[in-house]
Amino acid sequence: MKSYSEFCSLSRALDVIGDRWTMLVVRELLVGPSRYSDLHKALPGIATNLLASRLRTLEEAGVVASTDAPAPVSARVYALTEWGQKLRRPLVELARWGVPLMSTGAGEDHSRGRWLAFAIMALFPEPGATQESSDIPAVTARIDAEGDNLLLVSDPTGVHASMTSAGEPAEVIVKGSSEEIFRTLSGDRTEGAHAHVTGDADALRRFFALTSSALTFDRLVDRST
Amino acid sequence: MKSYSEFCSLSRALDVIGDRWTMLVVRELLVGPSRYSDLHKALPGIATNLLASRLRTLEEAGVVASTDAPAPVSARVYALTEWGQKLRRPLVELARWGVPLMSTGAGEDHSRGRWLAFAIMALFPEPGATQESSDIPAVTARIDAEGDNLLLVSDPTGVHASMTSAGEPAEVIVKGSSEEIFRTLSGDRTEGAHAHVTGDADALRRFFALTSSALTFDRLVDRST
DNA sequence: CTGCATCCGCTTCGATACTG
DNA sequence: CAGTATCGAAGCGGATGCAG
Repeated sequence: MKSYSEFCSLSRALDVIGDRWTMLVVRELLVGPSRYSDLHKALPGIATNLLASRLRTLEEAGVVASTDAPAPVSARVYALTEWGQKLRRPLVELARWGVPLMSTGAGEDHSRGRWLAFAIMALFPEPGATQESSDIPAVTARIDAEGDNLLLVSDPTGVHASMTSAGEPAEVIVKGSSEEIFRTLSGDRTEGAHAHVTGDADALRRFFALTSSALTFDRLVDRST
Repeated sequence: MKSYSEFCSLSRALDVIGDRWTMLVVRELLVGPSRYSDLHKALPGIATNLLASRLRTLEEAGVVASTDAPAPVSARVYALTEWGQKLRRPLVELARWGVPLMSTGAGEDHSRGRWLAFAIMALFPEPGATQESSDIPAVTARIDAEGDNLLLVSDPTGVHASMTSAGEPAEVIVKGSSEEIFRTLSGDRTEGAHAHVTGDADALRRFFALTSSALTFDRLVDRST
């Protein structure tokens, strides 16, 4: 992208990550280091030359670093640098702003279970963001969506989600499509199919107290206001 | 821009504001409502048809609203909607991430005094972000740069900056180029010209305590780390 | 003068094909 | 698996025109 050539930190940030696809590449790497082919599968519609170009540019800028994995696997692994990791906050804030746009449902859009990890960061405060003694209940939940498995862990300081393995034990198991799970997590009480949620009574009580709290964060505002 | 067509709130946010120039248009409107020609002057290099197109798209999306000003002035005024105002946090976080990119100085880049308002939001915590009894001193400063006048107001809960008029009284007066003022505000102690700062001894002490605190927020990290 | 629309050369994107 | 090469389509940048 052509530089904006402005002495402004927002412009200069956009000079680095403002290109089409670039922030979504960073989103994928925020979930964890990935190989080229993993990134390509996780970004439906990106042209392969564009992905290569974006990774090269991000690496030159110091946002991404790639390493050749040891002998047996023989693959190049891309990961965020320390500076790149700091993009978590801005991107999560952008995602939080975009939460009202999710209310129209998935429609014909692509869907990935791993994207729910990002949705969870947007729906709830992140660990450390809240002071002690907030009303966030402590609970663990495994989320199974579109073939991906996520582990959600909450405590009074916030909520965290990360990729996990299929059999990971948790107090609550949540299964369904991304759309159903998002509707459940966001505490949506309107019509529409919800995820299938299992667990013992006390764990379920804490889990649904958590989902109800998503609405209290002034995020699901009507865009028309 | 072509939609990413992903069921992800970050993708959907970028479908709305991810186009080239769009976030910079929002940046200008975050400083305050503007007319078309003001926006065009504040965004050096934007093609006039692109600005018109971006404003139209933002209005259709519900981010911007335009109103015809009353009879005498006869001008269309563009302003952010309530939803659009909520972009302040994400864009300031992006600008904060980009602060290390400012250390190379202005060079040949365009410079505007009003952009310093955004830089100040990025350099310091915003009002309400910090708990009481932080070490932020209370001080008011008028910043005169590139023909723009800003009023900086700090108290223990954070720092705020907004456009103001040329003669606005303040405890401290800061004059210089954007680059010099940014260097002064960010507490940069390396070589380079600084802004010209005037005020009484106690006000100056509090002002420089403020600028020193900018360094403590883990923002001016070396990108190579 | 403000607020755009139109035209045109150039760059970037998207899709497919191909290679080490 | 991890990209590069190619080419038509779309978008951008700059200049200009023009209506209210």
